[in-house]
Amino acid sequence: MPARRKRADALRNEQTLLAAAAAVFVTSGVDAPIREIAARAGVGVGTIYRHFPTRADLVVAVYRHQVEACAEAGPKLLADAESPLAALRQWVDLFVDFLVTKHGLANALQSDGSGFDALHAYFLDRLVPVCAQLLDAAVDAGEIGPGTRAYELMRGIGNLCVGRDDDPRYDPRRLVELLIRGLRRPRSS
Amino acid sequence: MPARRKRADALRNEQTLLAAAAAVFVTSGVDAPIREIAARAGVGVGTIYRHFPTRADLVVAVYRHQVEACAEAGPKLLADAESPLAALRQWVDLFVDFLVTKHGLANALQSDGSGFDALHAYFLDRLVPVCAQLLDAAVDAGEIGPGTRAYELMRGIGNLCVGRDDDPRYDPRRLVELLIRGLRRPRSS
DNA sequence: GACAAAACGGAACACTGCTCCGTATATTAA
DNA sequence: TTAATATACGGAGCAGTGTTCCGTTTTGTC
Repeated sequence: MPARRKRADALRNEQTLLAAAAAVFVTSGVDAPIREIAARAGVGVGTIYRHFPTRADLVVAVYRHQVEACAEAGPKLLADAESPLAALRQWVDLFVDFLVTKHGLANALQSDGSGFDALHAYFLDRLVPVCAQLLDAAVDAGEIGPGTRAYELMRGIGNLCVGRDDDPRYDPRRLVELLIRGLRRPRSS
Repeated sequence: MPARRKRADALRNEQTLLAAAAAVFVTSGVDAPIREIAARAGVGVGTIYRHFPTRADLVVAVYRHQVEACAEAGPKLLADAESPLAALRQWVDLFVDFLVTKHGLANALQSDGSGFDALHAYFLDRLVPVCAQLLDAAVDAGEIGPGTRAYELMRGIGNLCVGRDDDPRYDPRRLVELLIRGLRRPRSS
């Protein structure tokens, strides 16, 4: 049982860091140098690593509430929408929104590199079950064919959102829409 | 008018470098350290930079002939296959083959910052017209709906192939297949 | 063989991520 | 209040990148 509670300056710094990281992420993307975030927060790099051992931990902390909102929207949409497929569409739209507005996040999500495993794991643990529920409902309703798994679909969507976001020739949403259409059960035999 | 022709050792080194780079790319991906390629070729890093000022130049040179093969296969498939859509499928399959076997190349295809612009441009110049031809033929044959552009489709496919290739839960081909299915013209109005 | 142009090699610089430990501070007990 | 101790902090320092620069070596020509 921990008798001592967390020190006040540690708590303060954690908040400062989250704010600084959020600010830097919108400016320079989630790949911004750690030193830049440290400077912005007015702390040493050691402090960042103590609070958030990996970069992914920091990213997760910054975006946790938004991921949570996305996860909670799933069942809600399923209850409210016209059909399971409609709910799935709307949910995917939310997910894409989230990915493209945080620039670089989609890249980080697919990165197989050294330190993003935690981010990967967190997203998946939290969102894959939600996506699976929507998918299953649509299958049960006969709107889409079986065989596609939530993990794969989500990673596919994430991948489609990767890349520079200022290219008018490439709109991730159009391709995601194509992917969803490809999910539909064939009309004729 | 350049009186002198290129020196013999320079030509020799260029070939050595291309071979070394090709070998290293399949081992460590296109992001392999320059020093590793230099060591493999038995030259200094300066020599690499002299022959290929940017990493993209090197990558382009190494994969040029494979891209060429893919480009040439387009019209051939269109002539031989049962239908334009079938040809498109087969061509996309070839394209995916190319992307996944050279792991990391898909990353290069979408990479924004580092300097893959040359590779990007080459890919696009060479392959987009081929893809467009197949796409148009399938539209004309009434097999798929209009509105999808070759550039966007190719980038989408490239993005879907991004990521670690040893994960049984994620098979790029399944998702690409979904994407192609999404292209199809709806059967019933 | 002598000479200049071309090419080479790799040390050196700049910029990353990340660790480590001496110093400073907050909390608690006396 | 003061002393003791756990906790947290800062940033120098290490390791691994890409890239440049220039003294040295090789090549081609006369």
